[in-house]
Amino acid sequence: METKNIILTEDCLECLFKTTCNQTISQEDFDFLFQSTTQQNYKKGEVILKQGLKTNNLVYLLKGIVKFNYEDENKKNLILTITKAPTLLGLANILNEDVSIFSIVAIEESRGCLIDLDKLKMLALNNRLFMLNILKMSTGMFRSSIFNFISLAHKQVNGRIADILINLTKNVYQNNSFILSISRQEFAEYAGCSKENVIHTLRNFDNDNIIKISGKSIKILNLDRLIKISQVG
Amino acid sequence: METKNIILTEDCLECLFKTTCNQTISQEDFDFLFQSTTQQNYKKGEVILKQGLKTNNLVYLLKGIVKFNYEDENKKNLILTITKAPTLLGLANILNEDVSIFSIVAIEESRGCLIDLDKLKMLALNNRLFMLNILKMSTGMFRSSIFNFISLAHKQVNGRIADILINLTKNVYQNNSFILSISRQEFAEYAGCSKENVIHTLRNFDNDNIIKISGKSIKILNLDRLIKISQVG
DNA sequence: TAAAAAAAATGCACTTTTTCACTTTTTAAA
DNA sequence: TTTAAAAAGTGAAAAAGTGCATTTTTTTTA
Repeated sequence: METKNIILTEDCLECLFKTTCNQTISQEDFDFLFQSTTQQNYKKGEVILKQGLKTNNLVYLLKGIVKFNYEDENKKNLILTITKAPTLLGLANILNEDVSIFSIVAIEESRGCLIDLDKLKMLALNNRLFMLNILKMSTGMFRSSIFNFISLAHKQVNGRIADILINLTKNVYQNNSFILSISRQEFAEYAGCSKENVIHTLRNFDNDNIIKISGKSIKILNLDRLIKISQVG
Repeated sequence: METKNIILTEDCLECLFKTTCNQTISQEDFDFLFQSTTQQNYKKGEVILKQGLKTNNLVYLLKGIVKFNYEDENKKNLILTITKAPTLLGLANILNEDVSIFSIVAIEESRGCLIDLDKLKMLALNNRLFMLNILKMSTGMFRSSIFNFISLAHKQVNGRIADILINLTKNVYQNNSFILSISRQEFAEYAGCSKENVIHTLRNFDNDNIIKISGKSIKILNLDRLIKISQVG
């Protein structure tokens, strides 16, 4: 049986190094960062980063699917986005020293690599290209979140739900058929509407042969029409 | 009469240098950046950065108020946010080489300082603290935009309009009384609802003595109730 | 400064969405 | 494996929001 360390190294060479920091970080710098990282498994529902708490690390998600969850003054949950591995979580907190403004919660069995924020910052200060890379990821994340924002803020429920289905198919599950990792209630928290509205709208899409639903299992039958619904709003 | 250059220098020492890059950029570096900047006046309605075009500069807004405007596939305009000087515009484009995803348009007589993006990048690469500062601004902007996003995506029109009024009072005009720089139609594009709904809601707030409206002139009479309306959504 | 154009306001019919009370189905636990 | 609890689903009434026609007011410009 291999030791834990060897598994870690392989994973990291495969993921963080190759995909995220590629070519901007030397092996020794990477090893420096790597020494302080620990891997962590998360069960469905487990909190990875908690809203309101100061965090000392980024989490490089190796495996799994997570939701960004904001809990408002009235304890109402709102899902900001759903995203899958591999991805770097906690970028928004990287320099603003105050607390995290939302929680990140696993909605599928996940595994993440905790990266010490202080060491990462130290490294970034000494490695311009690496820092540039992080800056790029940060602004890139901002840019992509704007479209999500536009959908939710300026479309009706049909269009919002269509957008969510498109995002799940194209980016999260990357498959026309998938088993939904969230409840109808959570879907409603994502779409910004009531759960009944989600149920009715999904049912309508099913009746119109745009999707086929059976419990948590969803199959996209007609992506083009979904895109059209998204466009008319 | 003073020369234009002297005026420029004074402005910049006052604004960009002191407020944004403070302590992270040397006088000579600043002068290097400054040599390539030009100042520009914008009339109400003039476009500062255009959606869909590649931009070669950031704009440091010295004076005025601007809207971030997104035009969708159906030519419908959506206002993402409204912000006032002094502020740095175009951060979202700083590293992602592709085109700007929204326009920035003056809604009041404004003045901006065009900063060459290549020179700024060169400078950032040679000055870690300066780059850190820009990274900080970028993530800070992202963080603050999330609350706007939450309001629009997950509240009803009452709450959204309350949020917009609160933002205008606290951050944009920084006064309980102000002359609105946007039309009811634009207000609707910001709130994500119909212009009739804006008119009715503002009228209701007026009837309830929460605000006093008279054309474009708005006075906030009861900020606490507005905050309460924002909270219940 | 008068005429034309644009913006604001109004009321109403219509559509969308929420809320609620309830039933059915699925999941978890004793 | 039965029971309890949670989630999903239903339909209808109430509330919220839109779109349109029309009038009034404000702004622009000739």
